[in-house]
Amino acid sequence: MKIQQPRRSRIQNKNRNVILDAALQEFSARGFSGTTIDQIADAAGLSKPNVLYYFPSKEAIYRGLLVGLLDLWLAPLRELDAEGDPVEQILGYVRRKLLLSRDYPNESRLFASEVLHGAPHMTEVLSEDLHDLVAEKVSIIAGWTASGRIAEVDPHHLIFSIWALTQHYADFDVQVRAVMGEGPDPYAGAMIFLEHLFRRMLAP
Amino acid sequence: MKIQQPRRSRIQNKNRNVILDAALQEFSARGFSGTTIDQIADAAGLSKPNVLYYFPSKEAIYRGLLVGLLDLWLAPLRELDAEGDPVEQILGYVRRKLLLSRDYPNESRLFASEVLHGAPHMTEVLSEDLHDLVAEKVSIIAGWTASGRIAEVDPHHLIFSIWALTQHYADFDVQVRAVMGEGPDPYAGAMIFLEHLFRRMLAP
DNA sequence: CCGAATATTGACCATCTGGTCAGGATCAGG
DNA sequence: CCTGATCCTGACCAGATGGTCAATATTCGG
Repeated sequence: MKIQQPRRSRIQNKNRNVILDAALQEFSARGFSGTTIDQIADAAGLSKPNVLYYFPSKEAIYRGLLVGLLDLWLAPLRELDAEGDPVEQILGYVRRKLLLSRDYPNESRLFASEVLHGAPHMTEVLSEDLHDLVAEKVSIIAGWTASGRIAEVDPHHLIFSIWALTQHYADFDVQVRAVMGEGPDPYAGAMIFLEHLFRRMLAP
Repeated sequence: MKIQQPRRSRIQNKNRNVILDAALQEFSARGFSGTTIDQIADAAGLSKPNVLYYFPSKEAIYRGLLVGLLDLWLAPLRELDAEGDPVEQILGYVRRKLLLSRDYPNESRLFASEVLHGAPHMTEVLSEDLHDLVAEKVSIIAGWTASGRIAEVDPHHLIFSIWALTQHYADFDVQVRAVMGEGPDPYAGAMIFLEHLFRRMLAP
């Protein structure tokens, strides 16, 4: 059964995307409640009623953003391959996730803000899609620890550590910059640090 | 030179604290913009005008919270002692920070939310107090790596990793619970995991 | 126990904000 | 080039929200 997809004209597609881009910028900077439809409209170069012509409500824009970005967000974990070399697979995941934080910091902050406030718009997604995906990858990692190919670590906490360590640089960007002062891009140093960390931690 | 401290009656002290407690609960759950003075007043068991009798504005409550909690938040890092055993000192810091996340999750989320949205109310605190404190501890750790007492890791990223790994469990609590399902307290497993991680990473 | 200082409140106000609507502009197909 | 569908807008509305104020209640020192 196919879900009814509304036909969209060229102009509709363009403007919907313009709005979503603007909304991402505003929501990620100020949060859901801190953002007004007027701000989104301004950032998108449209009038407020026009924005509401494309989306029925502010909440609809927000939800549209979240679901539209979910695949992007989960893709790096999906690629984790049971057949590959364990350490390289995990390091590859770390690398992909760190690059995602570097290249999509607004998306990172959007999800962070949502989860931080209890994920009121994604509870089902978290406990279904994310839960299942993680469960699948956890069993792969558990296989690796059981066979002694990597050190004995709790797979759940291993995954949490990858999320925490990589997203930190995007989510708490201002803090990182305030502490390190004006200097080179933190991501280069971060990658070196994380490679050292995970190689050491995972060595059998 | 002493800053003029207003004399506070017993009742003032009590109600100011009641308000700050209620505000912490509300702000940490819904963010600054998502929280109304009425919600704070209700949670505090006071009327809205009465809340505004003790604090001149919603923003004043928020700032009062942040500055009041700053010491609590930085205390674990302050205790890091150049004279102690390096690995034990760092592990001690990790432990204290993890317990702080477990016992003060609302405080953690309050700071996380503030930093996430660009720290509009704490920029100077970040780039002065926090920057200086971290700089001091970074030089201690740099001494340890230079003398070969711990592995060569970038001290800044080491501190970031401690922040990220410990605060993750408080800040993204719903996600952690959604992924792990109903089970035992995640903090026990987290402490075991983090001890393994940091011992391995830091071994000379 | 009294009067002054301190607390508390209901009523109120100005502004902001999400959302609506009727009508006008623009576009696409015939 | 005509017509219907799509797109866009100014004006508007209702409710929420931060904050004020005059008046009342309570507390506290003497």
